[in-house]
Amino acid sequence: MPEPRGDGVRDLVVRARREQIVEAATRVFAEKGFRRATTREVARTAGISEGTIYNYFEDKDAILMAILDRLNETERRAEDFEEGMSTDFRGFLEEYLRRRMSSIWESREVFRVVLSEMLVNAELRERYLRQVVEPAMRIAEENFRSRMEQGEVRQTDAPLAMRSVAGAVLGVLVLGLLGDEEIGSRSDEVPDVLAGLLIHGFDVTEGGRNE
Amino acid sequence: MPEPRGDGVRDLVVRARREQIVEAATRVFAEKGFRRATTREVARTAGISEGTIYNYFEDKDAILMAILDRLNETERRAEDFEEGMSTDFRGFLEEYLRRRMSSIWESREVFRVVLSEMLVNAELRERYLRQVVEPAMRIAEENFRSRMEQGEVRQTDAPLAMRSVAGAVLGVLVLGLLGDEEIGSRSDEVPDVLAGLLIHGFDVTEGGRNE
Amino acid sequence: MPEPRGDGVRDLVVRARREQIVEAATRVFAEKGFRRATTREVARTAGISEGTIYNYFEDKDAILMAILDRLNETERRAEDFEEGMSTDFRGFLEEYLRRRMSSIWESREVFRVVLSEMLVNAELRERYLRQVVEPAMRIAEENFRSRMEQGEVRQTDAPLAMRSVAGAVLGVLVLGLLGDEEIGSRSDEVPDVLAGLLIHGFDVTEGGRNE
Amino acid sequence: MPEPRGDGVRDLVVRARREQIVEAATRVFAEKGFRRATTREVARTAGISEGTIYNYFEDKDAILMAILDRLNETERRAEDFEEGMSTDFRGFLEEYLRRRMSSIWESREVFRVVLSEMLVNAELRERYLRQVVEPAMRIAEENFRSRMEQGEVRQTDAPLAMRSVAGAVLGVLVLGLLGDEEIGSRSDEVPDVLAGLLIHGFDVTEGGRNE
DNA sequence: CATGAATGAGCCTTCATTCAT
DNA sequence: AATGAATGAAGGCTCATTCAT
Repeated sequence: MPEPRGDGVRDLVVRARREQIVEAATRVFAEKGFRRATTREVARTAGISEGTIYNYFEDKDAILMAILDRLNETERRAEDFEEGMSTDFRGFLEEYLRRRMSSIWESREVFRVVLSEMLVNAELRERYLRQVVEPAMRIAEENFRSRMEQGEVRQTDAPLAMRSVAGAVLGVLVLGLLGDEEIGSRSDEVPDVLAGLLIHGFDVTEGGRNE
Repeated sequence: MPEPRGDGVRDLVVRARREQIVEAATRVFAEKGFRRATTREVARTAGISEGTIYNYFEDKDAILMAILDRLNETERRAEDFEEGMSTDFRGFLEEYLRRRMSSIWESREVFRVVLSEMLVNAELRERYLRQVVEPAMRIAEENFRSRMEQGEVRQTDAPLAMRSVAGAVLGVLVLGLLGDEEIGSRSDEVPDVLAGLLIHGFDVTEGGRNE
Repeated sequence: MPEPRGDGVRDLVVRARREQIVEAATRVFAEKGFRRATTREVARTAGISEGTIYNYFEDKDAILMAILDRLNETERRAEDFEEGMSTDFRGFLEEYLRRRMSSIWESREVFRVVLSEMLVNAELRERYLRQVVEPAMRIAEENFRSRMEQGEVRQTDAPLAMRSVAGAVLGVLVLGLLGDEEIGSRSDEVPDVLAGLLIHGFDVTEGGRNE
Repeated sequence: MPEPRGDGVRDLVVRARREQIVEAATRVFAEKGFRRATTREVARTAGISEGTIYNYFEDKDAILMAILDRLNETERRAEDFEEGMSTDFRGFLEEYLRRRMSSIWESREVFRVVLSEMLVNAELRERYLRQVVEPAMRIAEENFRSRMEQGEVRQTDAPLAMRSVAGAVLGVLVLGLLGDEEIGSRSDEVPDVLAGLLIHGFDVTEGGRNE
């Protein structure tokens, strides 16, 4: 449904330019951190001039927001997958951990910057919380509660259990970002070990014999 | 023959001043982030002049390091507890999670600053990794391996399992720092839920019947 | 095919700006001394903003180096003259002193700044020594030695004699810079008096009769 | 004639303290240059506290003035010697150059700082000019004029000739301060070469045969 | 008088942002 | 719409000077 007047084309160009800037900013921020990175270097990396950035973004912070939004899209898309997934909890969890962790790990350097900034920037934090964390938690809780009712999983405090899982994912990744070599070098094994732990726990029980 | 102004007194004064500055810096850094925060505001918050800061710290980075060291002390003190602990794994884990999480949660604002900066500052990261993470991991692995040998816990990949636990602790706290209200308002319940999860897992097994 | 804004034009603009800054810096440094002078005042004197300075110079030191280089150019240009000069020693010396002294005296304020800082800044000193003093001395010695061999001048210690001449030139100029009014008001007569002295000395001899 | 009340003693103590500070400042300034040197280091070198300096000197500049005055005293005392000296001009000049140059060369590091600062500090410059240069020039001119009248030296422009001699002395020393190795390593030979040059000049004349 | 911790003005430098071209 | 030179508000840090002890 192409609009009359070249607005459609313009929009496309604008979106492309924004993408180009966000792309460059992502690289630069990842390497230097948000505060240490300069708009000059973002411009140089994007192959444009400094002034041009300000034709597409209000200010430097807005670029970071755009990066966050882009990250959010990725994450939301990932979640879409999960919904239509195997009804077997164990398979579901394994798949979820694998997808989610590898997805974040791949863009870990962006994640590093965004997380770092989020921790000390209330606006960014709020945005992430409302756009990503809370919706994801709601869906997860709902999903989990129905499984509890069906006796598929043990009875627990659903909200905190969900936080525990999300936290475990997040935390292991953060450990990796902090330089833990074990995680860094064996990142593809991590989801399965974590899944095993979350399914069976540490306890010596008969539940473990099938593993 | 006590000195007219014993070095002891001076030392005390110096330590008090440093503490005062670290205290103020923690507050300011937590609110604005390390790089956004200004020495001027740290000084104002501490109720001293900007120049005075530099009588007690080499530079702004050194204040951050002092904050990190303070955190390390807290963490090391927490670790002392672990050593002489119950030989029962479940009790041990519960106790460990409770102590560790509440300890960090209490100084969560310091933790927020340090983590934020660590993610993006290689030197700080290295320091934390070598001084805190790695020693803790080594002790934990050793402890855990001996329990595995004694059949007290399930056989798993010890290094990654330890990272999973540490990650879960870390990640839940980070979620809290990001503003998750569930964790924020029920922080004292979190360790037990997490412990339960790590002991028994989600699975419906006979292992769960004793719970 | 001339470029839309040829690099040539840009280069010209850049050179003009640098010149403008060096010009202003010379004035300010001469009045206050290098370290007492502020970049703020240099900027104000140049009629630009402080930040602009740093678009053209690495730092404050680089401005001083540019001033030194400018002086060197002046001096090197002066040396060019010497080469194709009269073979008669007396004429040569007179011409040399006249040119050299008036050349330095004209840019005496630059010289004031550079000398002042050089006395106290080893790096600058080294640079000047290697780039200006030593090459000049070598040429002068060589020239002088061949004249000695040809019996054109008295036998003396060539290296120290050259230093004496160079020193005399330098010293008289420094006296002028220190405010000596005689030198200040009769600067054009100085070279000839000095030349006469260096040719004939103070002694009452027959050598003086041809004067 | 000791005064009643301990004022005499006090004066002595005060003078000693001032001397102690000037001594230390001389060392520190010589090493770092006036602006680069800090009062803290002067105090430490003098073995006193920073505050004490301000009981004896108005400010940092005043210390430099005191150094200059001390240098002037030395120079004036040296000049006293000259007056009652051999009436033979050649001997007089040789003696003068030797004394004057070695005297300055010995305290060359102070001289370096004072000269450096004088070049860009009008007050200091004025002081030196009035207290040292001008009186010395007047005496020298007078002395020289009478010798000219007696036919002992060639007729020349007395004021500029005196400036030439003073300049030669000053300039050779400055060349040495700038790092010229020839002067640095043969500083004791310099006065005689310079004297020879000033007496006989470069010309090949019979005047040179007696040398 | 001596001390030295505290001060705060002011320095050099950076960098996000603007705007004339 | 693109440019990039110019801007100027801060920022971290230094250091001469003061003053309570």
